[in-house]
Amino acid sequence: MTGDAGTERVVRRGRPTGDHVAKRAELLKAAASVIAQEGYANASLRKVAQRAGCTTGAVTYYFANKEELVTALAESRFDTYDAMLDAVRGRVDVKALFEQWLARTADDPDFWPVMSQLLAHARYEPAFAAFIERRYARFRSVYTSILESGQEQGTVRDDIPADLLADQLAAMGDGWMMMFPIEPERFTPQRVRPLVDAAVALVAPLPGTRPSGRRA
Amino acid sequence: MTGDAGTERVVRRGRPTGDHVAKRAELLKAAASVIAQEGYANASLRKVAQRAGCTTGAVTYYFANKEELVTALAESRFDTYDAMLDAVRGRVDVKALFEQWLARTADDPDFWPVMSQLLAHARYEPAFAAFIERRYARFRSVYTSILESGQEQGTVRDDIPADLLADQLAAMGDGWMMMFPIEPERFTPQRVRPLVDAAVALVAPLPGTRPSGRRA
Amino acid sequence: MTGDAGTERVVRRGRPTGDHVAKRAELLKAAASVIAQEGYANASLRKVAQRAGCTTGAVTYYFANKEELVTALAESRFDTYDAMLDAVRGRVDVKALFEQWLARTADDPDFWPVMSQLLAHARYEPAFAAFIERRYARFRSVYTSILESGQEQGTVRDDIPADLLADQLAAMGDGWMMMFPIEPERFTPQRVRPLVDAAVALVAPLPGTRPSGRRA
Amino acid sequence: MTGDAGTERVVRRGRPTGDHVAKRAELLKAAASVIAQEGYANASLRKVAQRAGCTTGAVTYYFANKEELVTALAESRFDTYDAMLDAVRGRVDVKALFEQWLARTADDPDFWPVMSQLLAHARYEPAFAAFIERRYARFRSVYTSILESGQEQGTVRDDIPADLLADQLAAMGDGWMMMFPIEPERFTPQRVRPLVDAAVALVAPLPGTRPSGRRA
DNA sequence: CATGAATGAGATTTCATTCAT
DNA sequence: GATGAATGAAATCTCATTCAT
Repeated sequence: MTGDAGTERVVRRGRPTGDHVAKRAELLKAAASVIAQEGYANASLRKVAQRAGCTTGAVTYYFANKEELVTALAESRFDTYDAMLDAVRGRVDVKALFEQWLARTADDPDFWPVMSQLLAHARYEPAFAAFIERRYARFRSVYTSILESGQEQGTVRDDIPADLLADQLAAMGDGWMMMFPIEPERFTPQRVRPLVDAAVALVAPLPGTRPSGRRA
Repeated sequence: MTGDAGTERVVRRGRPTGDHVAKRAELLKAAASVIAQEGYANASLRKVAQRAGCTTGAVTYYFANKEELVTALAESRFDTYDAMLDAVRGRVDVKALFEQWLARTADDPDFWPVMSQLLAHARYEPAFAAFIERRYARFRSVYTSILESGQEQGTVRDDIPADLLADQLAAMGDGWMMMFPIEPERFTPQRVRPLVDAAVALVAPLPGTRPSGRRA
Repeated sequence: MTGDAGTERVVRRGRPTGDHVAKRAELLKAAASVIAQEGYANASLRKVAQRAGCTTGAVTYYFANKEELVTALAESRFDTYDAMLDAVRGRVDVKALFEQWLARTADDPDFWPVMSQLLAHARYEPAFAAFIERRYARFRSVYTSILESGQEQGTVRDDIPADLLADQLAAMGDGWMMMFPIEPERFTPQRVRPLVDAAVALVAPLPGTRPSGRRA
Repeated sequence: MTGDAGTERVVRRGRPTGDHVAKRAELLKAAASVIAQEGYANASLRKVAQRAGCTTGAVTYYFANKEELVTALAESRFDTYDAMLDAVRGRVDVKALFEQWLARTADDPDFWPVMSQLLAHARYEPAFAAFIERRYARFRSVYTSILESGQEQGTVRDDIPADLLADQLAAMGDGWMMMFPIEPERFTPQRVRPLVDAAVALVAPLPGTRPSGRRA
């Protein structure tokens, strides 16, 4: 979480850290914008500073180094994603899950492009890989529990274990995330709707099977 | 450093019996290895040269610039993938498709990591994006025709149009490709088998439906 | 080498009381000196940095790139030349014009060599050509107006239109500028005086003509 | 002269050196074309080889190094100019002198641009400067003798020593040569004619003076 | 003879980082 | 606390030159 970094810093007496936190958030937004537009490999602290309208000194003042900036960015993104999952966790609804995904795209068109850039580099950023793995495992467990509930209620096919289904759906999401920036025209709302419907159909209960049955 | 290389081996100038094509292939292999190990963002011509045991000058002798090197690499990778698809195109067999995918991994563990790095940067490499789009469309059309044949033969569910199914499977493949380098332990053979089986089950014909029917 | 510089003087990082404008001027001076001594084709940012006693990084901090540096240099030179022309514009005196030219040489022996190098490359520096053309047109118009006034006052021959005379004098100036660095011994003060006198004689009124007459 | 280099080489027994000489001439033509189009500073042996349709090896085979190539180019250009002067040396005709100049432009539009690039760099090419100085002195002496004859015949003003007049005319020629590539639109035939006429007028005998008189 | 592969130095440029002010 | 000047390393690319074939 971004908060951790804040507690590691020297605690400023009395004065609210609001400014500090706000400035960091501002820089993270600039960083996301740069990564989305130019790609991770072409992103630099200079460009982030320029986009945020401040000097390079400011960036390295608020973030010890590039790694910290990128990690903080990833953290904030995963926090957003977490919050999004919380919203659907209670409802046992696969379709709602996908629609949350799409809602993110509408809110912030950079969200998935940035995520995919961060993920692509996760492996090569040591401070990064472990943390992403941990977060990802959580997502999958949320997916799994939603699908499990669905199986119990008979709204999800139960011939495939929920954790494998979760893996499949997560992979599909990752695949879309990856291709969306490359072929945006394949992901217009009217093309996405049938894709979502098809995904829902894939995990729907099989017609001939008894809805009451758990996977044998 | 090129200096180091000089002390390690006899410096050979002049004109060896150069096989232009072979040397290019050698350099592409080195480039793939660097990208797989260090990531696209950290790959440099220097490192490629070092890995290939030559100077950066030699690299730029064979490839006018970095872009050309990377594009040639992408092309060779897509050619490999194409050949792989040709092998399964005739056989109407979804499982074989997945298994080809896995076979690639066994042959050349760098194959999918490199592919995912290239894809992640496709958007930001203008010379690249169009070409990848074209190739990708071909893959999907092969997937689609395999699935269509499967639907005709009753071995693939026909409640979802073949092109949408193809999109789903392609996205799943992309998602795995992306996560494989990050969490390799999730993709051990014993974990992959059930994943493949589950994917095959997802597209299997629905039990209650008449196998003869085409999608209405 | 930057390393040498490091051992010669204390390495100063951080933020000195920098005067941006002054530092740029300093670098421009260094650039002029390098160009005068080594020629445009052999001038490099490295050499400029060395001459200015800083690293190439510092140079590119003050000038985005080589083109910007060279253009700024040309601009400052043309500004100097402009100021010089302003000093003679009011006085209707062809001889004073030439003498200003010589004064520049005495002030700054690099002035004309640098100018000629810049001009020689103007054509091949796109950011440059247009700007030089514009400035040059101004010079010729100043020459023309001086000569026109001279013709009105009867101190300049009026059988040749002032603008053609201006062109001739400008070309002579350019020719001298070009040859001065190549054969400096032909441009010693004692050789230059008769040259100037001869040039003045060339544009002097023709003896037999009525001084009152304008060109017909 | 280019011939000198040919005699320095090992004399090939029996076989005519025509090929060798022709190949060198071909490369010189390519070099001239590259310099005219890209400027001296951007010219490289590679580009020369490319333009000549051969390999870099060929260039360095026919010319020991870059300096030799450039010097040979300058020599051939000055030879051409010499031949041109020979054509007017006999005729005591200032106008013919200028028209030869223009004829060169029509024959080979690159002639003066290349000359000006070579001259601009003469100073910084040690093997070059002395040789250009020598050649230039010859040109001026030809000019001087033409003007002297003109003074004797009363077709050239004799209030200014012929050698100074020659210097002025040479400088004007250099100035035009320098500006021609930069502002070609100022040197269209219809603009050049009045310029030439004006130059002729400048050196014409003064109206009131006795044509018989030599300079006092 | 002539080629063209390869070198090694150097040019331009970018960049994360440092640190005096 | 915050800035921005400056560094130094590295990256891409260009180039004249060398030399085995």
